Amino acid sequence: MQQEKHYIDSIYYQLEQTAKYCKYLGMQLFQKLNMPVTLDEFATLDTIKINGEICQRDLAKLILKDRPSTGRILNSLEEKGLIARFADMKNNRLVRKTKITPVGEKLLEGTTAVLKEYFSSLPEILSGDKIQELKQSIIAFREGLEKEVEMKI
Amino acid sequence: MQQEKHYIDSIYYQLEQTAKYCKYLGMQLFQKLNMPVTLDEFATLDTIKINGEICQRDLAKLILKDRPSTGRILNSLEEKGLIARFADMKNNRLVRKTKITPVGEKLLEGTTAVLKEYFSSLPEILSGDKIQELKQSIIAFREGLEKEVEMKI
DNA sequence: ATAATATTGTTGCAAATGCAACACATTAAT
DNA sequence: ATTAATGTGTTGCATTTGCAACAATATTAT
Repeated sequence: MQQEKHYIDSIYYQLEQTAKYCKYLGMQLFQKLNMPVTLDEFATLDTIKINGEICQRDLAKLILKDRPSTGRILNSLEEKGLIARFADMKNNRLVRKTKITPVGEKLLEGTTAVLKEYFSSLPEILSGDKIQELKQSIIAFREGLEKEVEMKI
Repeated sequence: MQQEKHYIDSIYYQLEQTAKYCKYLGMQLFQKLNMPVTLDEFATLDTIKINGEICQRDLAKLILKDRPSTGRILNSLEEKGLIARFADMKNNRLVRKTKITPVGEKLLEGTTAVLKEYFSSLPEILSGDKIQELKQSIIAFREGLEKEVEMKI
């Protein structure tokens, strides 16, 4: 909403619409390939892999879902044997932490490889340099937004 | 998923997460100011204003919602007197077209002004030039994606 | 010491969402 | 001329989602 006359021309709306395509593309692929996890579960598993042993609420803040939804995703991942939950302390407080299992690691690697191959099979939308630049800008934009938005998670 | 090891570092996931902040920011504002329409309704009204008399399915393709959801939004906008619906022909076929009413125009202008003022009150996240560049890249990326994704609307 | 506040995770319910199926009309196929 | 296929909008339902409330515990205030 800089000099635009219309909200739908703003970067906020354009971002949302573009993200819908991304989500759609990913979910279609996960269904088509009959993946054993959903796209959300996969992203959560990836987040756990990167951030190590992490409590449920901190995870919720990373995947930007509320606590009940995060709990439900973890229930599903646990049932599938991809993560393990254990009690631990954080600031003198009892929390349920989460870590990825060997089975989970295996699935994460395999699925990541499949995704990477699929995306590289798509026609190149923007050049590698352009994509990197775009990604950096988006991350900067997001970090700016984070300061303005109260996410109440 | 170019050279990244992790999906959550990909532009696809980063776009989705950033869009969540945008949506959250907008919805919080609409609630705080007790707007007479929701953010989705506002965006739809804006789309109708720009695209003129348009049938329901074409509108659905623009706002990226399915036909039932689009119909529901239009019902609400119609009840509030912001749009009018009328029967018309398109390719020899009877369709319900939609146009914005004077009341709708007024509300659109007022709300757009409020939004613009609010967004300009935020601390500048990226410079104007950077934002323009980012927006152009996002639109280019989106147009590339559109060719790959079957949206079945 | 008691009460108020804060943190974490879960439960339950209400609202939103998506999707298949339907009704209706038009065009195309055999 | 029937049948099949396509396009449009609506209805109904099942799934998802978000949010408030709760239970349990720890910290802080009065």
